[in-house]
Amino acid sequence: MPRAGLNRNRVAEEAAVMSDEVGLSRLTLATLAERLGVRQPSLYKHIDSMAGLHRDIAVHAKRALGEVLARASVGRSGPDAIAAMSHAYRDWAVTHPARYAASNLMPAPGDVEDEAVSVAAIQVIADVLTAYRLEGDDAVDAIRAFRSTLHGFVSYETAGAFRWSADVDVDRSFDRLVRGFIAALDSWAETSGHTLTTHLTTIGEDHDDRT
Amino acid sequence: MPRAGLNRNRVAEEAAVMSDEVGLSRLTLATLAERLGVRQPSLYKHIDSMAGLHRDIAVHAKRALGEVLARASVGRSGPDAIAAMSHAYRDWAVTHPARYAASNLMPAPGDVEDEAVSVAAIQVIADVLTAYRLEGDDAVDAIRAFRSTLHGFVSYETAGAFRWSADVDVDRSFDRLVRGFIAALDSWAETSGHTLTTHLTTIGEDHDDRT
DNA sequence: CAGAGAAGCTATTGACATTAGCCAAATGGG
DNA sequence: CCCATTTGGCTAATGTCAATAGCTTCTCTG
Repeated sequence: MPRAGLNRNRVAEEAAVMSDEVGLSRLTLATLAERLGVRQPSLYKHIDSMAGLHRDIAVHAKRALGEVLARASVGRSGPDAIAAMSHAYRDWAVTHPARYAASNLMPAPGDVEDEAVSVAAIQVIADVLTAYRLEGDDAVDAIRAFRSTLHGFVSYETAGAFRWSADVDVDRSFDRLVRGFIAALDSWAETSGHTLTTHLTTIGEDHDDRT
Repeated sequence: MPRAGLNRNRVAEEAAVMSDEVGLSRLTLATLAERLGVRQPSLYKHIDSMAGLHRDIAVHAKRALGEVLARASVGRSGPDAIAAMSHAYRDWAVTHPARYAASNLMPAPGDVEDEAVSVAAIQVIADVLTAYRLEGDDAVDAIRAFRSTLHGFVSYETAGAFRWSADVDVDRSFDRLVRGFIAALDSWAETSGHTLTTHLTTIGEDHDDRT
């Protein structure tokens, strides 16, 4: 009968911690409740559903990642900012693998809060890339390329996919990847014939797997 | 009691098809059995477990993807081969999203068959990149970079993450990404101070999430 | 044509998420 | 301070899965 003093944030926070320990897919309400000193159905006073809990983790994660990226790039610009942001991104993802995975979940269609933090995080990246004077479609291409590059590397790394040839330093590989991306950006900013000035707009439907 | 004529391959194949339709995480033994005209527990005559079924899907997928990549790069070399391979990779992944997700699952530690097909697929990439005379650690860096680049883009695309600014052509973005990677490779092959000649070797432990 | 092994089936179990319905603890207005 | 309301927690029960046990029926081989 004494109260545990839970609330939606506390639950999401502990869920995030637990997820980072055991993996997002092994986050279970039974053990989460146990960790919070409460019976399993009691969690429903603070969450809607498992999916809702995942969403809460995702929203927190997106916010945190966005802040990390912003902090890393403040005061820098151009290649310097890109490099700093890249390393901050990777560091955060590696130390919070499940939160990172959650941060890549697409917002549900009418979820304005989730949409907002998603856009905000991407906007940090967009702002940094603007240093290359890319506009319109070119900027979108660059943002997609940058996000893809980082996400691919980090998700392989957190999945342990680089244990092939484990003796080769992963830090060095990442460093070269980032340098390579910057080089690519340079070499392509010249040749680019851009047009429109489209930008981050609306959001689509649901997602699925998250591989 | 007429027999359904199932076997391990047939089950894995139908599982792969169903996964591509509904998503790997929504692959369920109940509906899989139904699709195969059999009761759910009967599947266990052909599979070990859900995890085993995922492994079977993964092995098939890795083999298929490896063949697709090999076919795309045969007769080509250098940037041409990389571009062809990249587009084949993306096309296959987009048409088989769940198989693609499965293809990124790490092999379990003693699973020699899975390890073999995994290495084989990566080896196709390694062979193509060899055209740049990258050796040892440099080659490993390049392979990691290439796989990361493709995987990041494709997994975002299949997750629907590019619906931000949906009006910008995704094909074009991919094309530029690939060109950018090639440019990066060029610009870095020059500056590279390499050393060892390490290569694809052994495999590590288990995996987890597959974001 | 017997009989062994493979391939199905029904019945059960156990782990989860989720819902219903009850009761106690905070809380806040008189 | 006191009671009414809201809030948070609990037990019990349900439904969906994966997984196991144990029985029956094909099927194929000697």
